[in-house]
Amino acid sequence: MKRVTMADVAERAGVSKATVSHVINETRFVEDATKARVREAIGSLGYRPNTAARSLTTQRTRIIGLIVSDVTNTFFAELMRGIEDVLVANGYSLMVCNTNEVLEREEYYIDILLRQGVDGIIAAATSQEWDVLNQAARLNIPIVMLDRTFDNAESPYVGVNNSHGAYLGARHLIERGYREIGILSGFQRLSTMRERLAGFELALAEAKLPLRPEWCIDSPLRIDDGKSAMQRLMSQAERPRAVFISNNLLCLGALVGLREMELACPDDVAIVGFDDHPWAQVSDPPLTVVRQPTHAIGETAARKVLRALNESDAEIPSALFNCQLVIRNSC
Amino acid sequence: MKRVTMADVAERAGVSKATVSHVINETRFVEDATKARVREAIGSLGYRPNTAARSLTTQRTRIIGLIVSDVTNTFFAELMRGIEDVLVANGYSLMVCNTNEVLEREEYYIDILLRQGVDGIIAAATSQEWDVLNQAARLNIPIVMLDRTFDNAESPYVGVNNSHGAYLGARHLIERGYREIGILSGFQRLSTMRERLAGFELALAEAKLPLRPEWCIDSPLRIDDGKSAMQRLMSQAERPRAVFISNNLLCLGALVGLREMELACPDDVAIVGFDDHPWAQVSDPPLTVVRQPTHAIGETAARKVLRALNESDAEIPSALFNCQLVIRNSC
DNA sequence: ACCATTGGCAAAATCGGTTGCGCAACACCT
DNA sequence: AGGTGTTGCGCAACCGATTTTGCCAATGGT
Repeated sequence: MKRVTMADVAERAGVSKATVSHVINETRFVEDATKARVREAIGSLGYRPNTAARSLTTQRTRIIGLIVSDVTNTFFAELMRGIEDVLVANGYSLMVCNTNEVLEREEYYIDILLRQGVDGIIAAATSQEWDVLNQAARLNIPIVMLDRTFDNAESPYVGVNNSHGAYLGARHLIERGYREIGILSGFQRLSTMRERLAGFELALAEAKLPLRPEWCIDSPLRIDDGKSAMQRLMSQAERPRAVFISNNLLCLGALVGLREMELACPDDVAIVGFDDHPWAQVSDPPLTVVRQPTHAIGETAARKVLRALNESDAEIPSALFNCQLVIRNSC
Repeated sequence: MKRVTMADVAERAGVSKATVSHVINETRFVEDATKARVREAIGSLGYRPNTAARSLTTQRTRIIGLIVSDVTNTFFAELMRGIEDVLVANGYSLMVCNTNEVLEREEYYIDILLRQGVDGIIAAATSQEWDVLNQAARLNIPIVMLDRTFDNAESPYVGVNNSHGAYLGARHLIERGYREIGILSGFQRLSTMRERLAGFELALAEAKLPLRPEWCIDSPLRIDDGKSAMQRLMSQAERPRAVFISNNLLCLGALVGLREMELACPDDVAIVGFDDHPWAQVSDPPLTVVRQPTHAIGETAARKVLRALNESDAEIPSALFNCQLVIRNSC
């Protein structure tokens, strides 16, 4: 079955390709009668414009690239949904790239996206240098940093006030009377994790509580890492009575680890996690967490790229959302 | 910053565009010296081929479309990762579409994908008529059905042996001594759900246990639906002592519902769910579930589209994986 | 020494759209 | 009647790659 092209439509409608194009895009006036003939031809031939050909001349693909570490993490999946919802409503499509927090993979994907000619990029970047994304910036492709950013980033950023979120979580533990508090602080390469650690430290400092270095455990962000980090923390001679956990996968892993050590939560250790999760309400125990408005964050990020696309000279500001403490029974 | 085109590279290397193209694609012999000059030019100019232009002539985009209901559901996210992993390894990209099980959205997306000129489509379709996907089939675009299929589908299907999986789950309940068993059977529009119900019924029939119609509850597949379905089930005068739940979101919802009614699992009702989930091991209680090999399913589906692409006349067979019963403490 | 191959590359057509330029037909005005 | 606008649309160049065709020079066979 041969593809139907614009020439076929033009011929059937007895007009030129130009007119067909103008009817489709409403880019200049066409008589109603002509318009109707063109539309009829389009319909009966089942014509579908070829996006590749179109973007060759327009230099725009109406595709936005999204870079995240792993959509298997519900947090990113929800961000993605937020983004997708506004993009689709505006006639854009999404190309998703999972980097697994591996730098090479991120660079590889950025290259792919640029070849693909995406109009914009939304990135929860794993790299902490501007170099990688810079390639895109040089090509005048708008970039929005999602969830994380870094010092010399030159693009708007959409995320939450991480330090305040962590502060809320830590203060909650303190208010509940815990004094010996540790933290699974995650991957300090990421701004997000650094900010959360900072907020946590602030809360402790305000309460004049010491942060013992051996109770502050860095690790990658997979479930297994959370498990081993928690077990390392809890197998010390003196162990904390409460732990703040900077990431949802770590938190899940920590729960698994505790279970394996036959330690009870919150009786042996209390927990406050970062990021809510549908399952957190039915876990054992139901988790007290700091929640981010994921869907809204995604929506906002998408709106910002679109805005950068439509008003090319506009200065796009960053957006910081607030976190919310969701109190359940883990402390 | 102007885009670097092939002509720029050709000029700098002192050759024709044709030669540049042939160096890049290795489509004909080029002298080593010439090749080197071209490569140097590509490198120093930072040339990146324009995918749109390329696919205009080749008629291939190296993009595969993926249609699922919602990546926020970890099950689909994992399928997606499996697919992405093999596609990326083969130089393909993925365009993801979330339909929310809404027919119009599915049709809309298929149209988008076809305009985009995707080379193939992997679909966990919500529609149960071949019509929609048929448009793609007519254009000779290979389709692989994922997770679900329907009677007159003309494309290969990759999924699990659902009825056997459900059979395993139900038989496990029976072996544990439960006699009054109900089922949250989900969305009977989907083949997957019908098959699971069938497997469940088979197990009951074998054990000569009756399936009471009022203990078999259909519903959509969101968390809230699971909650209300479970509550409807458990607020009957005579209620089952065990429930098989055909879907992970329903299962989560059911847990929430029980908690709200202050019913204990497994003491008041036992549960076996379908689909495993990282959180299922730390839920209260840890869930006994029928697990699907999600990542492998995704990988297989991707391989099948690629195969259909490369050997255009090959008959691609369907693939059925087996489920595995994961025993924890919910029954 | 001559013709036939072959090797290496350039020229130009092509893919399917978009868009600047300009033409023809008609209305309006003096 | 002739000039001036206006209206509706066609022509053809162009986007950036791929690919067919064909040219020229070098090589090989007799």
